[in-house]
Amino acid sequence: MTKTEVDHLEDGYRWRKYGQKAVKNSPYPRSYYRCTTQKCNVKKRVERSYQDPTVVITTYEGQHNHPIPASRRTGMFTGPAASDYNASSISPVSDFIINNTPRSFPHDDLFRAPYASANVNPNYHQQQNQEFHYESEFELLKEMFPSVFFKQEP
DNA sequence: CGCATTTGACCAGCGC
DNA sequence: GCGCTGGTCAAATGCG
Repeated sequence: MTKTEVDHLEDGYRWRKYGQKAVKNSPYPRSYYRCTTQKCNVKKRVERSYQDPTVVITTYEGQHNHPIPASRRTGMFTGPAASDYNASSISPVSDFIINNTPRSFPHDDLFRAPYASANVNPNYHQQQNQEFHYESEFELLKEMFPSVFFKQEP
């Protein structure tokens, strides 16, 4: 879950939109993107929260098996930031997200905001919900910024 | 000209 | 079988 007003948020990868559908729960359409990098067919789904238009829900499917294409935006994770942090540190990621997100982006919203605020699916139990949220957030970050969590040997 | 986006059509799964 | 819903295709269009 990301609090942003822009539909196309820059996460370092290049995406090609291949579809858009209106979903029943939300008045906003849902967009379907694929990673344009050959080799990697990661898909993502971007959907806006049904009552809070400043929140978009991004769902990743698959994982990138290639580094972030550095051509599009320079200076994102260049330099020592990518490989000098160990896997337990989330500071470069959170710093990046906070510094690159328009408007206010409270830390709590990203890492502790319960999915219950978007309770489209009441079937989730609360405890399961929180665990799922935390792990999926971590997985999401790992997929978004693999160079932060994995040292990539040449 | 090359690439990305748009957008309706098409398809598969599911419930009735 | 039919209609609804979510996901994908692909031709047309747009844009740098």
